[in-house]
Amino acid sequence: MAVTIKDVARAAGVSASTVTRALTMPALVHPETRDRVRRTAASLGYHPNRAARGLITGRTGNLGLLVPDLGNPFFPSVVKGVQARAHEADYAVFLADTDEDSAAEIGLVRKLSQQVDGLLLCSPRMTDDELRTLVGDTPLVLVNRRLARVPSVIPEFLDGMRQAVSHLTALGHRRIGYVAGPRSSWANRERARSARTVSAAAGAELVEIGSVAPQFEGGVAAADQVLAAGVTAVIAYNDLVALGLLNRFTARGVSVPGDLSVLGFDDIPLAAMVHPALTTVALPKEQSGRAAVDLLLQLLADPDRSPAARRELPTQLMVRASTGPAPVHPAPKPAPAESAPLGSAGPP
Amino acid sequence: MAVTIKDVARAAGVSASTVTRALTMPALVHPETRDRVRRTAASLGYHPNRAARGLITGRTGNLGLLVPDLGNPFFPSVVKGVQARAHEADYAVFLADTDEDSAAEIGLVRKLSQQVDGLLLCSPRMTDDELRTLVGDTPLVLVNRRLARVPSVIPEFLDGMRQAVSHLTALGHRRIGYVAGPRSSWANRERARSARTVSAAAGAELVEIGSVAPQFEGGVAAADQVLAAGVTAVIAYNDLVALGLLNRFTARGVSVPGDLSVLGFDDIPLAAMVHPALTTVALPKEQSGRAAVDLLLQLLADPDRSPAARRELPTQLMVRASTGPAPVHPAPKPAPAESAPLGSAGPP
DNA sequence: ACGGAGATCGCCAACGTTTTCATGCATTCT
DNA sequence: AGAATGCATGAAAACGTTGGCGATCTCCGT
Repeated sequence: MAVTIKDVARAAGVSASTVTRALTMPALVHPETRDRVRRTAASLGYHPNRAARGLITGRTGNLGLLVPDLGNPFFPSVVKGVQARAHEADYAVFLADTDEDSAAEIGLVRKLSQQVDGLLLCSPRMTDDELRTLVGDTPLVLVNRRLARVPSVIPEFLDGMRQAVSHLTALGHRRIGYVAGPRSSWANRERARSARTVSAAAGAELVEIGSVAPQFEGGVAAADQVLAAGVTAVIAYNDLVALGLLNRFTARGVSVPGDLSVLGFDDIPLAAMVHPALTTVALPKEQSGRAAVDLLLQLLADPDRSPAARRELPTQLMVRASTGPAPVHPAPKPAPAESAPLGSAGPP
Repeated sequence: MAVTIKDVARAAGVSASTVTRALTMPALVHPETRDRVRRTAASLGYHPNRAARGLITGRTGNLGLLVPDLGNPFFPSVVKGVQARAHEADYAVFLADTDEDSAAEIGLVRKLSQQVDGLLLCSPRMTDDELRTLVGDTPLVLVNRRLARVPSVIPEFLDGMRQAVSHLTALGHRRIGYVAGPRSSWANRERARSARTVSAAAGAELVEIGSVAPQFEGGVAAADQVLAAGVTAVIAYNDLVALGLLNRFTARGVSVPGDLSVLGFDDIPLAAMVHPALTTVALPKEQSGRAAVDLLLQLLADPDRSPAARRELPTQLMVRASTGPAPVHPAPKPAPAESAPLGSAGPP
């Protein structure tokens, strides 16, 4: 059916070995025959069968990428970065969405690991121990997660949080809320820790609120607790949660940023699309994807070097419309909750 | 390194062929040995090498999925559907983002087609002719695009548009705008055509406005034309465009839905998260992904049957807060454009 | 008791490629 | 001039799996 290396060999009047060499080790064949072989290969539309090649070389030319939830706009951005860099390097990428399920995650890793040269685990939900059982099995790079002796790409959370808190304290806020994400999330623990460290240093009081799903609904659910906490500003685990807060605040008639400032994390595209536009700490999403692929490729090229290369990428506070000066009456008295026009929440 | 079929064969005291049969054609081996083989295979952690299998069977067990832009929240939803169904059927999926570039699209199809059993093209940007050159090369299913004699999965655009227009005319709107998407997009042509057909039937006047990028910025750019067109309601090519409209209307002090009703297409998750929540025609996103995989799999199982199976999936109008009764003064006189707090537009 | 059918299983070729290893030949050194 | 080197190429083995073919054995009908 498809054109094989033998077809090319016959057409060019050489052996199969020469065809291979002409295409993958050009220095080893006579320039004249090399060109001839390449021309006939091109004219016949020959592409080496990757399965056959993989069988002998042990390399598939594929990368695997696992993300917890493509529905969270953060991840498609990372995926785009991974895609772009991988295709540049002539790798194809398997994508798997684990639906926030750490058990499924492990299963998928196992299934994918035999078909790829290396894996990228983006914000994996599994525990450190589970993660450790996977390491050594397959070359592997973590994105948005740190684990000793495992290569990873992470944003500078601490600095991002510092920018956020500095921005708020400069605006006069002294009592700041942090709406926590999933307890099992490494990123959440990291952000919470940074928030404590940074706000202590800045002389601001930090109120930690709940632990919610990293989604719009989580923010909606936490909003009333935020209001009850008597803070003048709130930092959300991520942008989706911040949008949930914003939505509920609007419904309850709380003015943002008049009564309360709201700050997110991630800078997903729609952060700039809502009203008021969301002030947020931009994480290097596509860049993380690219950097992770780079790390993985150099790990594949040279397996025993740099047992745990780690890259930290800079973050950037995007000041938009959801943050403003602290109100003069520090503890706003919101109207009692009404069953407000929330809009039917979420897709069917 | 890895455990091969020979290891299992030796450990179980049988030949390699028997191992294969025990695992893939259970009926052909004695129940006792079958169980023994399966147990030893499991205990050794044996998984057949898919490359080797693919070499001989000609099947890879992989599917390819091409999308134009993962940044548009519509596509991650489709991807999720594809993922889920493919994994159920024990297929892995290659994902490629073509960045709205039809040339890259063709190249990627060519590159992927040799590594997959079949391809899913989601809203392909290429022309009909380009598309035709690809068909026959590889089993292929179109999502969100119709082409004669090519299997496809599409939403019932006409009915969706009918629901949208009926909703608006019931609210008293008689002059309705349609903000068009990319001219090269089949989905756009289809929606525009449906809009004309349906509004004519409903006795409403349709004003077609521009042709914009299918993104937030496109909506922002079209908003002022919409206001100038003197319509009381506007249907956008998709939700992102609708959100762009909404944002610019808010900035110009136009009340939605007081002065103007806005209606989108797709029902991306954030349509319900903004304020006012967006009324929109929900397309079966995940379901399209699943249906496309189903179609592709049955095409692979039985190549010569049903040369052009086609599935049309129902749509559903989601009435939220961005549509309301037509204003009594049909042509609102908006305040002149001010340099309003739009929020920095889009990601860096 | 014999032939044949059916069940069960092993042998071996094949898939398309890469990679040693060996070969032929021209060139250069002593 | 003979040997040693280098280059360019071909032959063949190997990668892990599957599937056709045939061998063996059991069982049944006649």
